[in-house]
Amino acid sequence: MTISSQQKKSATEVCPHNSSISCGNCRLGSICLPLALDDGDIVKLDEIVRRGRPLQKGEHLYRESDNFCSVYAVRAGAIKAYRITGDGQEQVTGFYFPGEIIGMDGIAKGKYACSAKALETSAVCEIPFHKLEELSTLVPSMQRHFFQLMSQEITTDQQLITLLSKNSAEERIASLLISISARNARRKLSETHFRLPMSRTDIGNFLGLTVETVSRVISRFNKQGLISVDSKEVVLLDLDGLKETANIKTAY
Amino acid sequence: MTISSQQKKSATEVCPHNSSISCGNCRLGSICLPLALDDGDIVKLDEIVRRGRPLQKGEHLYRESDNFCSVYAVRAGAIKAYRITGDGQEQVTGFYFPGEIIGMDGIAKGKYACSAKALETSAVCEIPFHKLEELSTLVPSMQRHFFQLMSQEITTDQQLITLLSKNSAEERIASLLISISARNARRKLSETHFRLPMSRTDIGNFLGLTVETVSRVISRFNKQGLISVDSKEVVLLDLDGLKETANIKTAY
DNA sequence: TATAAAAGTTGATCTGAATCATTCTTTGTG
DNA sequence: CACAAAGAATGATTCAGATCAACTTTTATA
Repeated sequence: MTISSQQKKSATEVCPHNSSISCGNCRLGSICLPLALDDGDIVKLDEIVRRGRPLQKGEHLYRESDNFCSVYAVRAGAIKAYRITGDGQEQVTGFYFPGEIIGMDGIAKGKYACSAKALETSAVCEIPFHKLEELSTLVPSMQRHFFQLMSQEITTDQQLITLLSKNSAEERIASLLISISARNARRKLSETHFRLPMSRTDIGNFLGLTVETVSRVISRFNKQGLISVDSKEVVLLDLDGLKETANIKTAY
Repeated sequence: MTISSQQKKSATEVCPHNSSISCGNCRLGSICLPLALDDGDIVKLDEIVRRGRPLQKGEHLYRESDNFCSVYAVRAGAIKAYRITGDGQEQVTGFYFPGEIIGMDGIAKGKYACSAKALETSAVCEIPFHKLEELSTLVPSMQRHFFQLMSQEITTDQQLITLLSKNSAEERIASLLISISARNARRKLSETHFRLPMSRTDIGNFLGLTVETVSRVISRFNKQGLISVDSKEVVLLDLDGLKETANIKTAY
């Protein structure tokens, strides 16, 4: 038996309507690329989107310095982006959830600047970039939307810069929890009950903290009644208190 | 006398060929927007670029939450981008030198996410975004180049994230010096002798350090013979040693 | 050119998070 | 199911950089 029952279950969850997936009927349409398009243009988008097989946990979508060909929309699961620093350490640069676009860092140099790895069984829609460029010249709203997506990534990164530069360990971790909560809400999922797809090490790595600090702060939040944690399952018991602890303008 | 002789001098330096500036004859053409265009298309770009009066030191180009209309190419001087955090602190998100584009963070929400302020007498070329969008649908190489510029900003931000997350005060400051040096080289200026247009406070703010730490590290580099500092004038005496101290893959 | 204000330097002390060390828990595999 | 390996929690100690404080230099303005 090479595929466990758990993996089988995940695979079916990942492709719920395998025979008839399209951007037009995707339940993420309202937050993903089709957001900007009218029905006719969604058909054009559908023609260029490729829906590959699911990625197993730990599998790479692409690696740093691979030739850049496509950007990807996460359809299910969670992807982490990371790069290897000069002295061989890993730096997590982002976590990507369904409806979010990954890979735009590759456009500048024609090579991906980060690696992208599945944190759990995931599915992505591949959007070949040269096709997206063509479509963008034909459909101004598509061009506009893609400019906006890239700009959004810039502001998200700048918020992370601020977080790393100015905020304490507690503020950083509270901010991350609020961010995940807000992104769940956007997908019409619970903003208080969710599973963290990434390890404590990944969290620390993303937030510029050690695992030990992450662990300690999460334990403290737990004791203070801000959250309730059971391994990777989290319940945000006091979202307002958490926002106060985060002490930031907006959840990034 | 409201305009000092020094300011007069700066103003003429800033607009050396005031009567006939165009993207076609701009000496920054090889690193700025025209980079992507052939002669015919440069004329089209020229038609949409607006060259305003110079900005005095301390003047704002735009402010956080102003309506987004344009991106700007720095033509002379230096601009800093910053945002105000939830608790009223300033966070410097970038320094922009001639040939670099600022303001792309405003595209996502239709409002600038940062403020932009002149660090010294500066000149910028205003590129109204809706015109740039039109031109991009007509000239695919323009669209491509602008996608690349935004992608470049994303990777630059991610390098800063890594720097803030993983590197010591010495490594951060060495990296900034190397970055400025490399950007000078791109503009055919000295990569070893230059003037820092920003204050020590701005440097610290950008790098997630206090002024005191910046001052101490710069003094230390000076004592070690890596650099020679006289107030804002810097000479990189040992660029290789500095790169070793920076301990990063590439100068960002 | 005088003078106040802003910017920068340097030292002493403190502290939040890193590091080191150990134990406990979860997860995946034969 | 058992057992190894990876992940997570917690305590003790250390340290890089923050904070606080005093002083010097530079810059701007009258």
